[in-house]
Amino acid sequence: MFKKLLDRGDFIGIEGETFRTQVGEPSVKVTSLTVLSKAIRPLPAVKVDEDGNVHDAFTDPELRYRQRYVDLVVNPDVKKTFVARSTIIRKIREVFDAKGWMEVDTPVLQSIPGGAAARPFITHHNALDIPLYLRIANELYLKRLIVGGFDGVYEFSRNFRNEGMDRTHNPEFTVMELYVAYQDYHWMMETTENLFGELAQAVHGTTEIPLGEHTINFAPPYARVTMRDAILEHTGVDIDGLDEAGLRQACKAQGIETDDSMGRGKLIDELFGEKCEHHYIQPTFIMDYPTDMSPLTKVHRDKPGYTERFELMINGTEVANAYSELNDPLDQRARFEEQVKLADRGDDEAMFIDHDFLRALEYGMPPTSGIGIGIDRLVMMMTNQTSIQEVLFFPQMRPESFETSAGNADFSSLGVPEAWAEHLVAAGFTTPGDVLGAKPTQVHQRLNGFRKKNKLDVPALSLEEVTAWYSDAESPAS
RNA sequence: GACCUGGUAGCUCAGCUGGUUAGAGCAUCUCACUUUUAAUGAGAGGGUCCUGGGUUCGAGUCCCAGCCGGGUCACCA
Repeated sequence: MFKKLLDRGDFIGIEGETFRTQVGEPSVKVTSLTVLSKAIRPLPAVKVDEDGNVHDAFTDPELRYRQRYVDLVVNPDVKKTFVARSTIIRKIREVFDAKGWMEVDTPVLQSIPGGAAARPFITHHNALDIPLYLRIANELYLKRLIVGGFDGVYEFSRNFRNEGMDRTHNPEFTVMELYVAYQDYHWMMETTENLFGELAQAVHGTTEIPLGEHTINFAPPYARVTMRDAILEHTGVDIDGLDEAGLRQACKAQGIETDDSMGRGKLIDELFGEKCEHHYIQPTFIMDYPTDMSPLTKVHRDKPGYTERFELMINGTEVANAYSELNDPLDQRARFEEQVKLADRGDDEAMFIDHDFLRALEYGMPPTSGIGIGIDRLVMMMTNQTSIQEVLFFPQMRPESFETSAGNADFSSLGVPEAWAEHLVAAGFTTPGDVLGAKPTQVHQRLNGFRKKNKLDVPALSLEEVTAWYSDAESPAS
């Protein structure tokens, strides 16, 4: 009897005594039942049998991402992924707060999009009448706070980059940046591997985590490989002692396309990106990047031409990027000027000069190590996902187009009785066109079914009545 | 941006070399049954075959263009 009035997706409230049925199923002897809310759209009917096989799964990626609410209701594993994401973020805060580092907020709207090399989203501030950029990174602001005397600051930063989208890139994404004074990148490597070990434990209770066909071992310590050794191992090219022309030659020999705007650093980066990166499945620190690829990084203490920088590679993807921060204002100014030269040469990713940031450094910044961790990618690694869309609730999609819905009055043009007009939208007919687009029998059945379920106090419709709407529609339309 | 691939019922999918009225399972509705662990039986309803052109006696199927996904690449240190 209730079954006739209730649908999948309805919310109900019940009162009654709990008991067990003869077969032992916990049950409630219901004495009163209230419909709390009514579903007027059917949920996909996903079923799981006793062997764990899923039948009629809701799997179309487009529908899943556009209607994540349905995905979450119907696919329990999806929910688990997002719970894991939350666990990871909470655990990072826990670990950092325990060390006395402070969570901070810095501007999302910036007049100079600094701290990384990427194409920004541009917007405009009316009152100041200036262009503003959505941040591509928050690095330079956190360093200003180190100048200001905080010894450890971190921020979960939503960054925006106006570039391509693919399995590992979404236009907005989250990076956790941490800066700690009086430390260097060796210390940061230890801090990172220890953190990741703890995160794996927090999510899975173990440090061995499946990822596609591999098992990733997050237990510290991680391998440390210099960029020179990585390239030497996978291409046989020794970048030490090769000048720009030599590197260009080496790239060509490896089948890598180059152009004249590429400087030495860019060429080395191409060699690594094309030939080496994908080999690093287990967590590996790639260390010591060439100076001209790393304009914000301190020069290496005993390797000229290199910087104290590392990236953490997992499953062939960059997950974190860290430095001994460049705190020499004169060197920093010179590096920015190099970037300007690259820009003049045609490199559209070269950094802008941030004069205020230079001024801050001139007041004195202690030696500091900083790291940026790609939270979305980290969550992918820890939840066995290969697409960033699976770890973002609402990944960016091209917008859907909806037909604009009509007011109730519009239905009267069809000759729909006034008492019925208000119910048509609720029954799923948003425009007169929706009604006319359906067959009279279909409309008749759906509306009367809707009336019965919701116990509407309006007269039932006859098929003749509904059919008449169609002929009425023809005369005013012509 | 380039190439590959897909879009058929609420969901998951068939649909051959172009051929009558486009099918199945689940979901929905009706009736029967009173049997819990996806799936009791019988019956019914439900389709802009993504959109628009074209070829053809005839298009879900072939061609062109477009829209929206997915994949690969480019781009993204």
